[in-house]
Amino acid sequence: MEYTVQKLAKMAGVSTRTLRYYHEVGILKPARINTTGYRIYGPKEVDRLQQILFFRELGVSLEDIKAIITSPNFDSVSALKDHHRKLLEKRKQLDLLISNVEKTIAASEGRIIMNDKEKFEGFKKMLVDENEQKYGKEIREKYGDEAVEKSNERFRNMSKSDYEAMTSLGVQVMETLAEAMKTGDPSSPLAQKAAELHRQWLSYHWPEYNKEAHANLAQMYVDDERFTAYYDRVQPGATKFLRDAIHIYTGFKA
Amino acid sequence: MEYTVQKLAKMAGVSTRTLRYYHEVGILKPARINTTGYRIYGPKEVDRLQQILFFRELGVSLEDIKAIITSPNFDSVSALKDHHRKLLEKRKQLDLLISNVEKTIAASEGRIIMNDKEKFEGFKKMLVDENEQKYGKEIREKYGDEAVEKSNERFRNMSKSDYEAMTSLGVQVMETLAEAMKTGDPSSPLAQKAAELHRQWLSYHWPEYNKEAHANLAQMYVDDERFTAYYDRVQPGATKFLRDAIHIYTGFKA
DNA sequence: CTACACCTTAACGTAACGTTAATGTCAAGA
DNA sequence: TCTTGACATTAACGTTACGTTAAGGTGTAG
Repeated sequence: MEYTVQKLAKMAGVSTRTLRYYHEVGILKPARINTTGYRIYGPKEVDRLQQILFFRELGVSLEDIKAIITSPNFDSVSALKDHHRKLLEKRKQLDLLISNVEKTIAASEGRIIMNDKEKFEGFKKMLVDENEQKYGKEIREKYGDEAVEKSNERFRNMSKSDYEAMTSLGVQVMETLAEAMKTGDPSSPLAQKAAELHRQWLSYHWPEYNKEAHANLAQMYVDDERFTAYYDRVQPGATKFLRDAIHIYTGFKA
Repeated sequence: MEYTVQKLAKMAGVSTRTLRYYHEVGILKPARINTTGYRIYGPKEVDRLQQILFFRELGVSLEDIKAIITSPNFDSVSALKDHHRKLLEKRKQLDLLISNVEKTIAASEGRIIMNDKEKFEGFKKMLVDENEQKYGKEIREKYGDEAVEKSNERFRNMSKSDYEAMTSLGVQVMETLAEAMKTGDPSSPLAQKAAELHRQWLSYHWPEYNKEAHANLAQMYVDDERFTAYYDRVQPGATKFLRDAIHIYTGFKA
């Protein structure tokens, strides 16, 4: 089979510009050029294009792809491993970025006050103390001393990355909740996602997850104005919306 | 205080070109320009530059930064949340990419044969069966029926993302091992990292981690030619190197 | 007076195409 | 045969956030 640019482009799901560009940089030359100057591609070129697109999917640069497929004995596995290392590096960077953005959002919302990296450890400890001071008594009454102790112990023993994962979840709960409220329906997929995220977040504080307790906690958020003030920052009524979503999610009502 | 381009650049850790560019696109104009055409920056510009760099650190584009800091009542928190969503999307893409690269590497090394996504579930089950068939007896003898059952059960119950995380670790063990062998020293940081990665990988197969068992397993790798063949694919002697690294890592000798 | 470090603008280069613009070609219907 | 419309071509600018020369003016210390 022979193909013109557009035929091949359509088949491969790329633009004709891409094919011309690949010709221009010499990574994929047409089998021949007809009398009127049209590019004509054959089966070999189809295969080659597929190879190119495969590596492109993996995020390899055209230059590297060229090296891979032109050199006959190029070690594609070690090239991929190199690429793999780069990707892991990139993800590390991205994770760092995400956690910084999250901290900034949290700080802007007044949930935390933070700047100095060295204060991180002290900050964690401070949060425990503050949490204990503010809500310790009520939580103690409702869930018993042991639960409070375990929660605090878990918090103190959390690694930095655990802590960041938790912060991340906290931000995501708020964001998803904000989105979900636009639907107005606590049973909507988005609202259920918010409930699910809240469950995940909770798992950092509770030794064991329990649907009924989750439902009760959601009700407590509504009853206690400090919690209400916190979640309603998303939008007035957000706390009740979250409670309803969690009640649907858990199948329990407090 | 007043600063020329280079002074400010050095202070902020950017290039002079960057400052000129920021002037050019109007995101940061100097306080004034002296008689000879030099850019002179004042304290207000210093602050503004810090703001710019802050957002830049977060990966926000200059265009968006301009919008953020020029509009007086721009909602920077919701801008950040938007950006956060984009970053999460990006990370998802990146994760997908990484797992695809890993699968490709695994396939190239002949460890798995795979192409069709729909065969994924069946493939997982197949691996359990194969594992059981090949090594079940030996493992049973050394670690008892219960351990084997638990391992298989865990494996079957693994979510797709768990499975991918495990595959990822497997690839990383091999890669780190290859790097570590260049040092020739099983106590080197890189070799110890390989041992640590191996421990993490193991945690997907063992119900509980145990240093002594880890050390024993490493010895078994050396004794059993099938395992040796697997790890020696990195380089001849890699299995022994890994064992030594693990023995140092665990503080046990088998 | 001479170095030498500093400043300026101008303009090309980067990666991988997208997007016009201006123009030539092919197949089919009137 | 003529026209129409879909297709082809090359050329060249636009994208992002600067890096990198190039060619030349300025400030100051010795």
